[in-house]
Amino acid sequence: MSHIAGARQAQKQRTRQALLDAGLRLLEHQSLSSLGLREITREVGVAPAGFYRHFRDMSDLGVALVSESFGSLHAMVRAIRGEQAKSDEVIDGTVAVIARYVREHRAHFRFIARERHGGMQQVREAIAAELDKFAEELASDLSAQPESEGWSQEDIRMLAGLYVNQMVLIATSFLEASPDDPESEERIARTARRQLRLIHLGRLHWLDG
Amino acid sequence: MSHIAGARQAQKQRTRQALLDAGLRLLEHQSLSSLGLREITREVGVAPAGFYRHFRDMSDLGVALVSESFGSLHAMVRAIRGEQAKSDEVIDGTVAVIARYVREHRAHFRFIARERHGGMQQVREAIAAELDKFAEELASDLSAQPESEGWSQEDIRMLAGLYVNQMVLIATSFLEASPDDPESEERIARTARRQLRLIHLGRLHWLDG
DNA sequence: TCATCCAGTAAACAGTCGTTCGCCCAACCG
DNA sequence: CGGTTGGGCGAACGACTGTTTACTGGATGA
Repeated sequence: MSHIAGARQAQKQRTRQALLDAGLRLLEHQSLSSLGLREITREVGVAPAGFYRHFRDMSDLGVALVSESFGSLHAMVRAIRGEQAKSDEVIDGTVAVIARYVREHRAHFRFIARERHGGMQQVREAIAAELDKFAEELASDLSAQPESEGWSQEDIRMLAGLYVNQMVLIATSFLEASPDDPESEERIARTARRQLRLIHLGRLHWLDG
Repeated sequence: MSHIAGARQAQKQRTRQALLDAGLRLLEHQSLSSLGLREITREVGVAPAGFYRHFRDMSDLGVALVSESFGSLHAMVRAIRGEQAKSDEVIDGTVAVIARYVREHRAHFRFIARERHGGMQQVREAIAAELDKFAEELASDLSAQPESEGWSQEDIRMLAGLYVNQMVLIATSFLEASPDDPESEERIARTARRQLRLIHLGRLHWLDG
């Protein structure tokens, strides 16, 4: 196996992680395509040439950050799935979980929001692929619910996409709220709950006509 | 008046516009924060120092591009308002208008999508302000419709925000479709129409419970 | 007509950048 | 133990960056 770290590979992974952490930290106020290789190595305290021992270039590091970020996000999804109840409670719980995870993984979410439509193609594609996988998982969850009886696969996929986009949107709204203003956060949560409820109502009446 | 161009000011505005156009062209494959001042002046055929006769710095040019872009967008909104009919026709028309405007103003929409959460604060704020103004106008439109009877101002504003976000999302989806693939474009339009219809259904049943 | 203005210029400034090249030396394996 | 591996280093490379300076010359207005 390759992951049973000898003291050798362990140190390598430690500096690799340090590079990722420094990158994420520096990305708080700029975007990936304007972030310099030297900027990162300087922050870590490593010679510029050392960077190449871990990443081919900056977009390579960007793709690695995408994986890391979606680790957090999948943990969030599992937390949402965990709380099973009916409609209103699920919605309230969902918004609360999003708020909590954004608070605890601010840098990761900001990175995803910023680079989702950002300047580096490889990173954009990596994010799109992860979001797509996410929507697919959600779709299979949704199709198991009684509300989805009589729905076509395509419509379920459409609804899953709507939910995923909405959740990303809610998360980025929380990001834009001032970090230490619980009032603005509550205002955003209030709007987010209503929007999710409206979508839920639409779902319940999809097959009416 | 300042806008009755003498041959003097006319030429100034022409190179200013040339700088904006070159900027927008170069932003097709990168983001604003990685775009260099010299890159733009080189493209236009102007000395680097000349840039400062028109913009304080790159974020200043970015804000100007935001205004220019939302000129296109407001034209689009007027086109949507123009076509009045009921529910399904409105939705089909809306999606068609978005598709057309994205096709005709690709660079502007890509710029907005990319910089909405991008690296430069001033530009982000300018975009947020424009989108907010947009949502406010839409809210006042919505409140004049019979479907909004009995709705609180806050809920109407919530719905308007949902629509605006959805329209931006639809536009960026079109952007990501290959430019000359009418089939993928139709697939996206199909999904977009259903998502808007589901939201519309939710709207109709908002006051049920 | 003549003095004034000002968009655009050329040159130089002090930096920064990504990338390549040997080299070193501690961890590793037989 | 001795030979090999490979992460990290320091230095140098050419190219590029944003910004300031003093200037030119055509449009401008009295």
